[in-house]
Amino acid sequence: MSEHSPVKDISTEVSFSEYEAKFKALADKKRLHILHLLSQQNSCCVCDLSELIDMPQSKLSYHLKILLDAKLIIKETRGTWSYYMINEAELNHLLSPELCCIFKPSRC
Amino acid sequence: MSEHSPVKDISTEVSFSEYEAKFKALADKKRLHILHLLSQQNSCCVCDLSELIDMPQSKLSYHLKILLDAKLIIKETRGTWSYYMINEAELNHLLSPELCCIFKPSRC
DNA sequence: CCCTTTCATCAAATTATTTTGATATATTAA
DNA sequence: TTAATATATCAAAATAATTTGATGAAAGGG
Repeated sequence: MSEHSPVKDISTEVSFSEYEAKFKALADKKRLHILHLLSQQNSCCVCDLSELIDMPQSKLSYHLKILLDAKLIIKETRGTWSYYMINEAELNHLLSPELCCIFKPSRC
Repeated sequence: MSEHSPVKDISTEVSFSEYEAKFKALADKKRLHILHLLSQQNSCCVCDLSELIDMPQSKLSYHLKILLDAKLIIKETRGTWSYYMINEAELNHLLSPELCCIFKPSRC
C-alpha cells in the first residue's frame, strides 16, 4: 500500500465501516422482502406490514430497526403508529439502476 | 399481495436468495478491504494478498471463498498458485456508479 | 524421491445475529 | 378512568458466521 497517503487510507477505512453496515442490512432475505413491500406502498405502518409479510411484530420491529439504522428506510411517527418508507436517495447511492425494479419505488 | 401472479412471486423469491448471498459477501469490512485491494491489481495470488492485508492464509481463503461463491471475484489457477481478480461485470450489475471508485478496478 | 511452497479444508472454539415470548410505554377510544 | 391497540425493547434461547491452528493435496525444485 506504499502508494497511498495515510489520509486516503483513513477515509477508506471509514467508508468500509459505513458500507459494511448498509450491506449487512441488505444481506437478509426477510429484509429484502420488507424493502420490496415498502417499495410498493408509499408508506406502511408496522401492523399492516406485519400482516403483509406474515411476521410477528417484535421480529419485524427488530428488522425494521436494522434497516432504519442503516438509513435504508425512513420512519415517521403519527400517534401510536410508526410509518416506514423507502429511503430512495440512499438506495440510489448504493445500488445499481438494474436493481431498482426490485428494491426501489420508482419503476424502471 | 393479491395483485401479484404466483410466477412473479416465485422469481422475486429467487432474486432475494441470490442477492442475499451477494450482499452477505459485501457485508464485511475485511471482504470490502480485499475487494479494494484486488481492484488495485489486475490479479493477485493468495500469498501476496495475505501479506498486503496482513491476514493468515486460512482466514483469507475462507473470505475469498465467500466472495467467489457470490461471484464477486474470479479465480484462476496456475500451478500451485491461485490468482483472484475482481468480477467487474457482477459489481457493475450490483452497485451504483458512485461506489466504483472504492470497489471497482476501472476508475471513475 | 524428498523437501518446500501454495492453497484449501476441517473441526473446535469463539463471537455475532436472529428468534421468541414477555413486558413496558404511549396513544386513542369508550 | 379503563380498556384496547401500536410499537419498541429486553433477556434468554437458538442459529449462524468467523477465527484458529492443524492437516492434506498438488505442484515444482533439487
